[in-house]
Amino acid sequence: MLHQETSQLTRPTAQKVAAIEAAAGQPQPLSAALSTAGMSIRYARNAEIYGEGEPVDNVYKVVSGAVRTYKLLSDGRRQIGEFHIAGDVFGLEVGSERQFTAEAIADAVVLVAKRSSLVALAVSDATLASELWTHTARELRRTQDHLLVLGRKRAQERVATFLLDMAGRGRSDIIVDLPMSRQDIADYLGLTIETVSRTLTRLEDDRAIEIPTSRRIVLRDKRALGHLNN
Amino acid sequence: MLHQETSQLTRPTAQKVAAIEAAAGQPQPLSAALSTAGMSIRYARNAEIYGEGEPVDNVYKVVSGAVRTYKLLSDGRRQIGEFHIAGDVFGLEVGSERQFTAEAIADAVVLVAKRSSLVALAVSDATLASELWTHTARELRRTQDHLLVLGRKRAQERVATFLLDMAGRGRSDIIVDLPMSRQDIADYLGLTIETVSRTLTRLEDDRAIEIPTSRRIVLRDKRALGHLNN
DNA sequence: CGCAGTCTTGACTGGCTTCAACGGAAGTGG
DNA sequence: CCACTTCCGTTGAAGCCAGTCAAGACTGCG
Repeated sequence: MLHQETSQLTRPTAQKVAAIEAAAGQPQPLSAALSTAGMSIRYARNAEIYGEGEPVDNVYKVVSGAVRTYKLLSDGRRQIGEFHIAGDVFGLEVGSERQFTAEAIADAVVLVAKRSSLVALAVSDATLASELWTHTARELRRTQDHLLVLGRKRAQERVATFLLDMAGRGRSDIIVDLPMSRQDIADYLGLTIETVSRTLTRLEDDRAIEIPTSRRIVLRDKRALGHLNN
Repeated sequence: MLHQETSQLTRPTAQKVAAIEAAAGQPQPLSAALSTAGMSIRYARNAEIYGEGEPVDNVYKVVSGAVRTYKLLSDGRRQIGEFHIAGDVFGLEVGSERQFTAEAIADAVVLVAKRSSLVALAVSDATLASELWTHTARELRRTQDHLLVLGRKRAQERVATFLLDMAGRGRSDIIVDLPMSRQDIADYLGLTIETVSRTLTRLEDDRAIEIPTSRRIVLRDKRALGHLNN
């Protein structure tokens, strides 16, 4: 794995902050705290943001670009736990050690705040405290849903679930622009790159999707996909 | 699925409460709150404790017996998310709807408390508040570890991981007494019952474990299992 | 003792992986 | 701006791990 870490620190401008909050729908204590207390850092594609086993210092929010978190087995098999896109908070952990490695998928700008600052703020701000818990709970829910995907779904169902999920997170719910490679998708879905590719082709042949470019998927028949999604 | 729900309500005796706290190692706010505020309920084997989609009212703690939580696909495929044994708190969710169904694996006694009571207590008890968050975070970590198992490990590795995990939770770290059936293990590990059975036989043939009875596994060579665990 | 549920084992199948080759897009340097 | 290189994605062929189907053994309970 290649870690070409070129980072560049800047104070977030008021303009940026406003844009972020607009993107989040409404100003929230956690987002607000990150925007106020945080620095903005830029990571190059494939740069490591933090590594598994490292101490947990910071909490992050994606401003632009995308981030993957993953675990490795000793022989190199990789399981991606989550993809984080613009607006997502990630790296919020309760323990002292990182459970995942986080890397930028594409060039990414993230806001960074010290976890200790957030926790300190939470003492006097009950809303923030509850939001920290809620964020962890939401992450748990997503992970639990993913368990079902990895444990019991077939390749087609996994890909369909993935596409519908991505559609629900992007700006359009029909056109999905994928920031990640086929290999990333494979490692997220517990498949191989070949199976992901073949499955997408198959879904296109079945008129469920269109693939104008490899990184863009148009959901042509969401009902069919939803049926696969169970 | 059979739901023979025979439940019996009783006030927890001081004796019981003390025993539970002793089992937990040390008195903790969450446990204490459950013990104080909670009722004790008995569920028969296979009885449903709560169902997916139901409103979240209660939080539970296993006194004796064991509990499984799971999701179903429309065609009956089942993914077990977690097994809960004596001392475990379960059913603590942040949202309004249950994400899993919970059932007693064997006859089980659980303490029950209203979530609203706990949350109310947490307002004035910062330790409890932090413990609620920590509990969710710990559950998240276990689920993330399980993701790697389901996404990237082979049958042998899955079973080895499972056995080592169970050994770490029981009273003996060598003798594992399984409260659950092979089918439950299969649905937890994303395998079939036949594969679980065959894999256990294989591990016994390889002198890594012994199977004196089908529900008791003796870990004979933890290093070998650990190697499979990666 | 008989029955039902659970577990094991065998034979075969199949879905996904592995191995391999190729085509195309994107980035780089001359 | 084009040739070169590298990365990425697709497709094909073959193999294998786990699933499916089936039968039988074991266990506990009425």
